[in-house]
Amino acid sequence: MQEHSAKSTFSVGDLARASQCKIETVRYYEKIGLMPTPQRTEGGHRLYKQPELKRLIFIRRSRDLGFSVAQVRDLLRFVDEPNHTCGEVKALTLAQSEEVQRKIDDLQRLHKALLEMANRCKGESYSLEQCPIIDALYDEM
Amino acid sequence: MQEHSAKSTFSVGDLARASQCKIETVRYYEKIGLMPTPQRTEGGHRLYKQPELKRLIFIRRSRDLGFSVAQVRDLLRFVDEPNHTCGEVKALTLAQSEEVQRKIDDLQRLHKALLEMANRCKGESYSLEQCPIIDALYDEM
DNA sequence: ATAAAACCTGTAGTAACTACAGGTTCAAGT
DNA sequence: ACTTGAACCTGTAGTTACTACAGGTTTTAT
Repeated sequence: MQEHSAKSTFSVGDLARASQCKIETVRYYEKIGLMPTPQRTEGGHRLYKQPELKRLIFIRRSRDLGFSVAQVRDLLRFVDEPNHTCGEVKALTLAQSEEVQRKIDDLQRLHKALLEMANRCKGESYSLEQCPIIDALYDEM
Repeated sequence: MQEHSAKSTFSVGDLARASQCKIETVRYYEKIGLMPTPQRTEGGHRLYKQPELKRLIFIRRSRDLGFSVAQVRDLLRFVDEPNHTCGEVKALTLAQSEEVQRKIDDLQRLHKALLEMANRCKGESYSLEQCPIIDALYDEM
């Protein structure tokens, strides 16, 4: 065990812990080419350094922000290749935020519909023959 | 071709058109037991009547409202079995609406984060070395 | 030295469809 | 009646983004 100094190499488990994802997911990212093929120990265990750790955290954060794996791949291309502008990244981010706004709008309509349906239900005791939710979904066509 | 009278039997294609889903999806719903195994023509084509059409539309509407297939199965149990109360259906609907609200909240936070990141980007001309979005995701750890 | 934790590969499973290949049947027009 | 093209059939495989094993090896701590 290394003392109080920051570690300079990391196992796949370290990466998983630091990025809040499963070990299998790290390997999966390697398989689909988001993560590089790492060094190995003599026994064959994966061995990472700081840059790979940062890369994995970047991937996870982007995924959490709703970017698809394909979009993360695009973002990583910006990171990996030179000659990209900040404007390109901004465009991707804005497009993403518009899509999120569309999802929000859809869900708000849905939420309204669900509440309206629920409010038409008067109580526990009604039998299903008079259930307005079932009627709304099933009969009004 | 039947005249102006409403049709009394429907092909799988008719059902797909009426419910806005693909033919394959209808067959898929049959396979997983949401739709009943229908009658067949002599040649083996699926032949449906009004109740199956209504059932399929019910399924699609429920799915569009964000119910999972498992939840739709629950709802259909209410339809298929007697002795359920309207209150049970209402509870399922309210639970669903709460989940939708949680999704909305998450997406709104996400949307805010994306816009804030995009706004920090000053323009097209900056090189990636100063891109605040990449920095935010990649470097601040 | 040993035991347990962590790791390895490879495959299969998840949700909810969708797409295809390679064939058969139906309906409309002539 | 015949032909042709649309619609249908079955069955399998692909999609997205992981997750969960099984069955074995390596590392680490005591």
